[in-house]
Amino acid sequence: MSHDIFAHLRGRAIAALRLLLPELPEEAFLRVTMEPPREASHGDMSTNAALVIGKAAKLAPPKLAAELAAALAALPEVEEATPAGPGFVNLRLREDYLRAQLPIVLREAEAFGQGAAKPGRVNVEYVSANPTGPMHVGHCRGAVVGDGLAALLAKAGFDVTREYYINDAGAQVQALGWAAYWRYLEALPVASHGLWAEGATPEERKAAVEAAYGTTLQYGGEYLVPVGVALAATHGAGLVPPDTGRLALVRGFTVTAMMAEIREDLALLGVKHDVFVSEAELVAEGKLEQAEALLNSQDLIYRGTLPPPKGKLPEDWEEREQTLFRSEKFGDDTDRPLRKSDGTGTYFANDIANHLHKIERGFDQLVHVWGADHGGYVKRMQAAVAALSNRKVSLDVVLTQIVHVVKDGAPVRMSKRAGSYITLRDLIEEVGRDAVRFTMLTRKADAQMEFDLDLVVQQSRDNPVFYVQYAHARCRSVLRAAGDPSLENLAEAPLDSLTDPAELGLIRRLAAWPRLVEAAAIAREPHRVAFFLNDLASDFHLLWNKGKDDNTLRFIQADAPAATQARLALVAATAAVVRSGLGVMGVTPVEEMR
RNA sequence: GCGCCCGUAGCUCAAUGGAUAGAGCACCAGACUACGAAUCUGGGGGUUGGAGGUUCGAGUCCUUCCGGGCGCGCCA
Repeated sequence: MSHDIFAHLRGRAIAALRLLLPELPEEAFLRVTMEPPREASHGDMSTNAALVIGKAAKLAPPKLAAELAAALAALPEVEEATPAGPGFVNLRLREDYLRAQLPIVLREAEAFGQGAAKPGRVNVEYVSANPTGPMHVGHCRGAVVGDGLAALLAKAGFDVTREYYINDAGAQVQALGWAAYWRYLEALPVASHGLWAEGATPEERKAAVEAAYGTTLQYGGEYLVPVGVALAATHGAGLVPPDTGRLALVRGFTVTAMMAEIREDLALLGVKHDVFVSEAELVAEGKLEQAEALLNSQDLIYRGTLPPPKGKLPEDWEEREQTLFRSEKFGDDTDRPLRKSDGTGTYFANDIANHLHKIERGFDQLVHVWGADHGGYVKRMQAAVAALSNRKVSLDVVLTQIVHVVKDGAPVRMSKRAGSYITLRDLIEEVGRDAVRFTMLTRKADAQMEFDLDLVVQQSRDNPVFYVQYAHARCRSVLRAAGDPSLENLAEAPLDSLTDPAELGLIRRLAAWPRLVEAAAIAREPHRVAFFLNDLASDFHLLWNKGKDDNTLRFIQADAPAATQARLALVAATAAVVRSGLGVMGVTPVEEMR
């Protein structure tokens, strides 16, 4: 694991407090933090220790802060420790200690920031788009956030499994099957089914299928045409007329084809999953009944009726008896139906089966990335996971808000009906995978975001993708000019010459990376990585520009080889941390800008 | 009607319960015979939607009101 200077000095502070207050119980130290102060003039880091344990220790915080400061000032890492404000202790680190972080970064390179292995296993489920068509922009954000979050958790030291739940059961897939069957019929010679006359219009053909089989065709997507053609090529007219078995075959074939497309889309986006779990397979295996039995054994299931929604009643409301799960006992607002009034399972029930499947495979923490329209679904699922795992397994849900795509200052409509549906492929083609991924991570997931197609390809300060890539390219440019020294050699370089505030500031930023990984992972906020990289790039560009004003700050000094080595070490470490961060985001660092 | 999410500078957005709420854009004023100025420096801009509360300390937690988004049995 990487050295985290904040965690390290927090440990030092707690050790000092134990000496000062030997009778204090361990729990008293839990709330002690060591973090960078907002105000840079307060020093490199600051601890609230005297404030949070003053009460337990029966000591006035300012007095305790003074004692702690005296103890910390004696540490080899610390230049100065001063009590401040209501009871903070501010630390200024010794420059030697800061500079000593560079060899650590250089030896670990892209692995720098890796957290210590954490106990337990985490399952991150994301995308889980219905296999009813190609991925669109809405799915894309969830995919990128989920993939970034999974990478972030792994970086922080968690054992992560990335999972995709294929919603291949239920009414939508039924409808998909019919639509594919329609396209199949169209791919056959008319004589093989005789549903319409030769030369019938698309509308007439669609109406003929609906009339002949008493169905409503919801999916009319052009993307199903090749599926129909493939079915016709394989089976000829052998699937006419439709029956239960033939439709199941068509459905299976279509879902497989759609999943192949989705996998291609995911590959284009660079989004990876370790496991694909099929809802239909879970149902077929009887996982639903198993989950139901488990809940029933705890008396969490009953037959009953739900109260009607408050306010205006739906037109067709009538009271029906259903199989209900007592989710209210686990903090939900009401109990929830497991089975519809006709006895078939609800989506919720299938999803309970899905979660039982996860729990059985030994995961301790479940994380989901869902669209914001599933917000109302979170509590009941958490209730179900608590019930199934005897409250041992946690479920966190990260909700991603809508993405508004903007081009030339005007919103781009994404409605399927309007026909101007933006697929993920369109988007990647337009701006590139890296820009898509980076941009999708520059906002908190639960904030709506605007995706400006013009901005993300713009080469300027306003575009964080470019700005960060440019910093890396500049690093590489310097290192190339210096003959690409090895990281091993640079890690041995004497660093005493790094004394400029901009140089030390950059080192401080690099050293903060492990702490950022840890904090962002716990908060499930991968966007923090993007903000960190933007700040890091800013620190580097600043230093670069200082070298323009002051020649002695340029990285390569022809007459000072030792200073040059030190600066190259700094530049190489910067490049390594940028790569480490971009690695979490799944963005490729570039060697040069074009 | 009920539930969930959100409300921070003119705009887009940050801020594990920490000290004087920060960046970028826009606006104004500056810096290159380049290790790529596609960058950088400085400046003005705020009652964190309103009001209470908890806390040594609140943009952050609780209550309530206002405003926006999403959802609300037999869709997934």
